[in-house]
Amino acid sequence: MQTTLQDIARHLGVSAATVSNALNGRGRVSAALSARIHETATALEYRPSLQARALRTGRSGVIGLVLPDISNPLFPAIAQAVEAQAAAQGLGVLIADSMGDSDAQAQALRRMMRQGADGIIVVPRRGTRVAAMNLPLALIDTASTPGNTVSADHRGGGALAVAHLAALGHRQLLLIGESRASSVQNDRISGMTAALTPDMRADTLWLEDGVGALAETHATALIATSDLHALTALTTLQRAGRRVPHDISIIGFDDHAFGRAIAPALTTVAQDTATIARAAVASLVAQLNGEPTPPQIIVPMTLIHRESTAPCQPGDM
Amino acid sequence: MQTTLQDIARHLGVSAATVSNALNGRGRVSAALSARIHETATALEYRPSLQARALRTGRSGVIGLVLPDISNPLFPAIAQAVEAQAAAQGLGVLIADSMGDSDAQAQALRRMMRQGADGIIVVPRRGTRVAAMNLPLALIDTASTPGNTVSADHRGGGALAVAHLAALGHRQLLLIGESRASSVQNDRISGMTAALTPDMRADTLWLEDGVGALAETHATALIATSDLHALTALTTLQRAGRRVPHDISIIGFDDHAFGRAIAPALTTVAQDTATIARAAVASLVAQLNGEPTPPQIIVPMTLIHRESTAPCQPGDM
DNA sequence: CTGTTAGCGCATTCAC
DNA sequence: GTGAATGCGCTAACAG
Repeated sequence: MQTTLQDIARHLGVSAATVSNALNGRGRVSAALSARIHETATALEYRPSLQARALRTGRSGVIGLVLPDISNPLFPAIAQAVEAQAAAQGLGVLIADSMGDSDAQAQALRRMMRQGADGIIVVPRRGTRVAAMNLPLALIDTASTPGNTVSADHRGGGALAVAHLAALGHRQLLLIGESRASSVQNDRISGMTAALTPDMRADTLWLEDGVGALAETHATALIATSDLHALTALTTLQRAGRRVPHDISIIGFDDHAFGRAIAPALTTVAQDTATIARAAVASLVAQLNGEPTPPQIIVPMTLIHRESTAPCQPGDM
Repeated sequence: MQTTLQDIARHLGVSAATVSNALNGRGRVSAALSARIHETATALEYRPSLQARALRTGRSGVIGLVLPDISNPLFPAIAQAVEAQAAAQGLGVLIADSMGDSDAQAQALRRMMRQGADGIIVVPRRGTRVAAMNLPLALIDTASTPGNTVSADHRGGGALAVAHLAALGHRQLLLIGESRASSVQNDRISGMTAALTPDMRADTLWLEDGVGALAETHATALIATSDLHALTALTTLQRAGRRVPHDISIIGFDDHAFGRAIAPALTTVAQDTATIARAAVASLVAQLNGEPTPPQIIVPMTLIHRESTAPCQPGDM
C-alpha cells in the first residue's frame, strides 16, 4: 500500500492536517516539526495521492487533448509537444480521437470533463464549432477561426514559401490544396497568392477535384499545403521522368518525419509546435487561475530549406 | 455545479446510499423506487463523479499508454487503436512519451501511477526492460521479448513478404534494416531469411552502417523493415532513373499513411493494430479483475498488395 | 503561530 | 427493502 498523510501523522503523533501544511509549505508549522515531517515523509517514500487531492481541490492535474485524427501524420507532432509541455508542468495528458466526427468530438469533450480534466486543448475538426463548456478550453486552429487560442501563421507560411521560390527565380507556380473546406489550407493558399509578385503567376489545384494532369504542369515550382501532397507530387513527377529539383521545385508544409527520409529531402514550411503547445497549455493554466485569458497568439512559421527546391533553370518554361 | 447523489437523495427524500444502490443495480431497492430514482437522475442530468468513485473504489477508469516516440509515424496507429478500444469500454487514456529514453520511460510510468492509472500499456523502447510495478502492465513489443503481452507476428510478416516476392518470380532480394538493436527489425529480417526458398538469395543492408550503394543493387526486389525506409529506397531509386516496380519491386512494413499517397502506392506488410490494442486492453482488464493473465498473443500480419511490387521482368538480373 | 475539525462525492458495511 | 454510519486521502476553514 501507499503511505498516506495519516501514516506520517501517526508516526509522529501529530495530525494529518499538520503534515499537509508542512509538506505544502503553508508555513503554518514550526521549523523543527516541519523538518521532522519532511524527514519521515522521504523516509516513508510518501507520494501524495493526486486523486484524493483532486476530490478535495477540484483540480486533477490532468488536461485533455482532443485531436481530429491521431493517425494523420500532422497531429502526433502537436501531441508530442503538448505532452512534453504538460509533463514539464507536472500535468498529465488525456488523449482522445474525434475521428473527424463532430459528434465524436463533443462526446470526447464530455468524457474528458467527467474523467476530471482541468481543461481541454482541442484541435477542432474542419469547420467544427466547439461548444462552450464550463471548463477552460484552448483551441489550436487558424487565425481566421473565431475562438482560436493559438495557431501557426498559416498565411505567413504561404507567403514564406512563395518568397523562397521568387528568390530562386521561379515565376510560374502550381499551388496544391486538398479540400476547400479546410480553413488551414485556405489560409495557406491565400497567403501564397497574396505574396505573388506582379510578374508571377499561379494556378491552384484542389485534389478533391482529382489529381488532374499534375505530371504535365508547365509550372517550374509547386507548393503543396501538406507534405503528404508534396510527396504525392514528388513521386508522381519522378515516376514520369521529371527530375526534382532540376526540372521542378517542390515545397511542402508541416515538416513531417518522412520529409527527411526521401530523396531529394523535402523543403517545407514548419510549424513551431513547441511554442504553440506552450501557448495552449499556458492559456489553460491562466484560465484555471482565474487570470484573464491571454489574447490570441499567432506563431510564425519557418521555412526549412532542403533539397527539393533549387534555382529556376533557364529553359524550364 | 454538478448534480451529486445527495441532490437526488434530497430531491426524493431518501438517502444517498439508496440512490447509489439503485443506480448501480445492486438490486437492494424496490422496483418502484428504483424507477423514480433513475427518472430524477436523468432529469437532473446526474453524472457520477469518477474522481470520488476512484477514491472510494481505487479504480479510476483511466489507463496509461507509454510510447517511445509519439512523432514516429508507427505509433500513432497504435495510439489510435488503443484509444478507440479504451473509449469503447468507457476508459480514458493518459499518454506519455518516453522520448526513446529509458529513464524518461520509468519516470512516465511513475507519473501515470500517481495520476491514478489503473494499468499501463507500454510500447517499450528498444531493448529496454520495463521494471515491474504493483500495477497491471501490458507490453506491446515482439514475441522474442520476455514479458511481452501481445505483438504482431513480425517473423511471420517477414515470411509473408518473401513469399509474395517468390510468387512473383523474384530470386535476388535486398533486405533493409536500420538498427541491429531493434528486436522488431531483427525478428522481421530473420523471418525473411528463414522463408527464402533454396534458389533465392538475399543481402542485408543496415542503414546505421550508411546508405551504401543502394541505387546500384543487383536485386530485383527489396524489402524494408519499415515503410519509412522503403520510401527512402523508392525515391532514391526513382531519382537514379530506376523504375518501380518495373525495374525493381519494393515492400515496406506497417502501412504508414503516406504509403497510399505515393506513386506507385506502396505494397506493405501491415499490423492488425485493432486486434493488438484489443488484446492489450483486455489483458489490463483481466489483471484488474484478478483473473489470470491471458497468455501471450501473437497477431498475424497481413500483406497489402499495392503497386510497388510486380512480377520479375526477364532480363532484370 | 500551531493544530484540529470538517467534508469533497461516492460505495460499502451494517442495523433497522 | 431501506437508511445511518463510516472512510477513501486530502486540504480549507476554523479554533486553540
